[in-house]
Amino acid sequence: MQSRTSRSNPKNLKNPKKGAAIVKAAEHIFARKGFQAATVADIAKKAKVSEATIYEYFSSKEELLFAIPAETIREYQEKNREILPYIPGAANKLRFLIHRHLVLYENNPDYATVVMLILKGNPNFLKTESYRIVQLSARNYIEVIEEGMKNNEFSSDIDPYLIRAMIWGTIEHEVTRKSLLGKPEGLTSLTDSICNTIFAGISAVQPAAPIHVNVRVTGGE
Amino acid sequence: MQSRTSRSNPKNLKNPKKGAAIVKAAEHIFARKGFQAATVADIAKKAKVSEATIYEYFSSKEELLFAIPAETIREYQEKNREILPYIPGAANKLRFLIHRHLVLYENNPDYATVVMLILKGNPNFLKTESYRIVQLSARNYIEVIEEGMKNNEFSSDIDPYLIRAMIWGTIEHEVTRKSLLGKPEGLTSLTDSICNTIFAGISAVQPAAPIHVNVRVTGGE
Amino acid sequence: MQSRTSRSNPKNLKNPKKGAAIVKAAEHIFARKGFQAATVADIAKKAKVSEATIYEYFSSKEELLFAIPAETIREYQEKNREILPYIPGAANKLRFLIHRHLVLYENNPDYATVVMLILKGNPNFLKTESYRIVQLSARNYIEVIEEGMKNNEFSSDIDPYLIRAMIWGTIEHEVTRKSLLGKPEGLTSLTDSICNTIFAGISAVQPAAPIHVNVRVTGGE
Amino acid sequence: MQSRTSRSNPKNLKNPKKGAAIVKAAEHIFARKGFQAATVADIAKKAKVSEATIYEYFSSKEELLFAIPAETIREYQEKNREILPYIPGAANKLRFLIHRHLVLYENNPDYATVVMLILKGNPNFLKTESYRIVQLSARNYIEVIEEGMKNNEFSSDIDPYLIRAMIWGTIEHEVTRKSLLGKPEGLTSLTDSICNTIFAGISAVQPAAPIHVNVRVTGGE
DNA sequence: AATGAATGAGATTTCATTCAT
DNA sequence: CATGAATGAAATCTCATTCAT
Repeated sequence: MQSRTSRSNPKNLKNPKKGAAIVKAAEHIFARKGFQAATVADIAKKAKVSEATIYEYFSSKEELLFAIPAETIREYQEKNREILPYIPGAANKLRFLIHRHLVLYENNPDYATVVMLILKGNPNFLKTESYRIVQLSARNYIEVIEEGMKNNEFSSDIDPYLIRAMIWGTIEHEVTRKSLLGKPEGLTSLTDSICNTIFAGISAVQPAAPIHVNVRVTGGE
Repeated sequence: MQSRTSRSNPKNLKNPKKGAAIVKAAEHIFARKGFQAATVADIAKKAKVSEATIYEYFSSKEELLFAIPAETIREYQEKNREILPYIPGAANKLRFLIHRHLVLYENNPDYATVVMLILKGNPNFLKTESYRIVQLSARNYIEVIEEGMKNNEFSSDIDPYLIRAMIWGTIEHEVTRKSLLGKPEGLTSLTDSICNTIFAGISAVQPAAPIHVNVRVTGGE
Repeated sequence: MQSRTSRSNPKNLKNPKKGAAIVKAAEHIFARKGFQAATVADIAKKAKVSEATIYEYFSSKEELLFAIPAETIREYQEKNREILPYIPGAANKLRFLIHRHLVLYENNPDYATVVMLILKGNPNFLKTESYRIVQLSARNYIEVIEEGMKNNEFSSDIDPYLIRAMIWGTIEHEVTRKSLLGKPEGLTSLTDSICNTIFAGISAVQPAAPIHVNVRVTGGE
Repeated sequence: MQSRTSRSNPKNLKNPKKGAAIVKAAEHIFARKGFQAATVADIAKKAKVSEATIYEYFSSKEELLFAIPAETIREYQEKNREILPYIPGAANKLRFLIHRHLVLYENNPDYATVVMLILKGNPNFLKTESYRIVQLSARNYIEVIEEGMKNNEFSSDIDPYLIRAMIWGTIEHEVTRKSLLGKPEGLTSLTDSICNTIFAGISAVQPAAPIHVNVRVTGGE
């Protein structure tokens, strides 16, 4: 409704440090209790501020939820865009993206839990600025895959969108499993397996065994 | 000594028809509003029963949520176990499982939405009988993949669990996208693309067309 | 927002007795504490129901406030319309209306306080069904005054709306004073004074003594 | 030992201009939103000061409310006392008071709204210095009416307090109507009608029709 | 003198759930 | 078996107010 000057723009964080602390506390609490079960009081206590202060910084509990990925995802995407050009070859680039993706979640387990168990199921997240960055990040994948198709690293009759869906689906599946069940222990170690499978498929006709040489030399005397 | 059997065991549905109607109504409402925003009153109205009646059949709102997949998943799994033996070859079996998986969600969009957006994020779902059946269904995949490894349809150095994770991840990713964004239009049509990629990988050097060099040097007699 | 069947129509009082008890309690509390300072908890306690029950009957605190005059004003107006035809003469009718008006407030001091100190200042009250009845009641006055103008009981160059405003203003002024200051002790006893003044004015040249005959008999010489 | 004079005595306005601006802003906001719905933040924004500054000038929101009539009512009353002696006749004086009363509200519609819809219903207002001046102003009326009774302009059997109540009630009724409904358009134009009715009543037997018969009988011869 | 920032203190309102009929 | 009615139990969010700078 009508809001005070000081309260009208939650982005105008008076004290960014405090804002970040609140977000961190929220991440922690949400990851453990889920969105509904977590109370603003819980978060306030964890962040060592009053509940009212939280509402000075975020206009609602849901906005606070959506603030969790904002910074993380931005940094992640920026760094990706920065490094990507220096990596030669589409396959290498793809491997890089997958690795970064897994590192992101492995290094931030609370973040991973919040994203996988809470944010992914919230349709309102789609209206979020953070989601827009997720889309940019998805775009990276498409560009890399298309690059690979152009330069003949990848087959030209694949669908980049499906490939990306498979990679993301795999990653999210594993991260979700880890959030819920604690397995697998390490996420980044999946990079190679995922890449290998995506690159080579699972069929037994190994690309490595193509050379059938039957030499029968029947000699002279 | 509980006064009423029905109170103690909500599964002893007095009137299974009505129980099913409630579950169906819940599926509909949960899919549209989400778990929290949906009220028991909403569901009661949709099911044309009183709120109190819902509690005769289900002991809590969450139990009602967990009842949604129960019947569906059981039928699904039973039918899978029934048909699977008649399908020759691991690749064919795998294709069958993926297709069935996608059909399940394509034919039940509300169910799909509830599972993808609500159940997947609820850790309590893991304690559920329905989840146990999900695990059985997952077991199918493993068995089929291992069968393929044994009979040399699939490479012997793959990790069946990772392969399954990739397949499920892909499917869930697409189903979730469809629940949230309405895209892709059809799910079952993904079967072939997924299978092809999983089987053959994406590398340009097709495993099917490697270098077949057949040199037969036949000497003179 | 979306409401349960049982909660959708607050007029469908499940238990009219209880509804009335809540209204009575609200009248009592509002009269003593004012609208804001009164809490729904106060009212619930006084009415011996839970706060939630109040919200089963009335959708908001303000709706509860507006429910206070509803029954009272309706009865009042109905009885007026019923009796009015039996009273001969516009002046008598007017006196009757004024008396009834004062009796209403005198017999219901809490009601009077709520109306004078709370409802009168609430613009939303104007949108209320009760207010519509207030308007009907106001209409009575106009009709009676116009009747008096027609049959020459009242001067034909008065403005019925102003007269009504004067009468209501006077009554409300006195009732408000009584609510705030406890004075005057009795309200109904004002009937005659008000009527007399309205009828005859305050000028010293009494209308009742119009014939001034000055006979001066001056004798001869 | 209070640290700051200004804290202890909010009347010691550091900057009277700013104090007045705050009061004006408050009048504006309160008139539009009502007391509760208006926030100190709203007022601060309108007055272009910070919320904290408002508390430098007024110790509470309610004190700020009560400050609204203070200056206005004082000026009003002083001017009345000043002019009154120069007006000949009680009826003329009364007409003057009524006219001034109406002018006050007509020229200050926000003020009128605040007084009629907010202050009148607030029992705490009675403890206010402003209210004391209102009482003085009321005293004027009594004095004038009693003067009229003494010098036979007014009937000697009227009750001055009732007459004043009628006049004030009428005025307040009309001003309230204007605040709420926007009607009547002009207030001051009511002066004559009110005076006429109060002076002459509404009965058809006009006091203006007395029969002055001067009979002079002159004796014979 | 002025204010940005922080918060204490509640109040309304919502529902899941219970129970008597 | 079904349900109308009642409520316990919170949780979010709002603001007036304070205080350190």
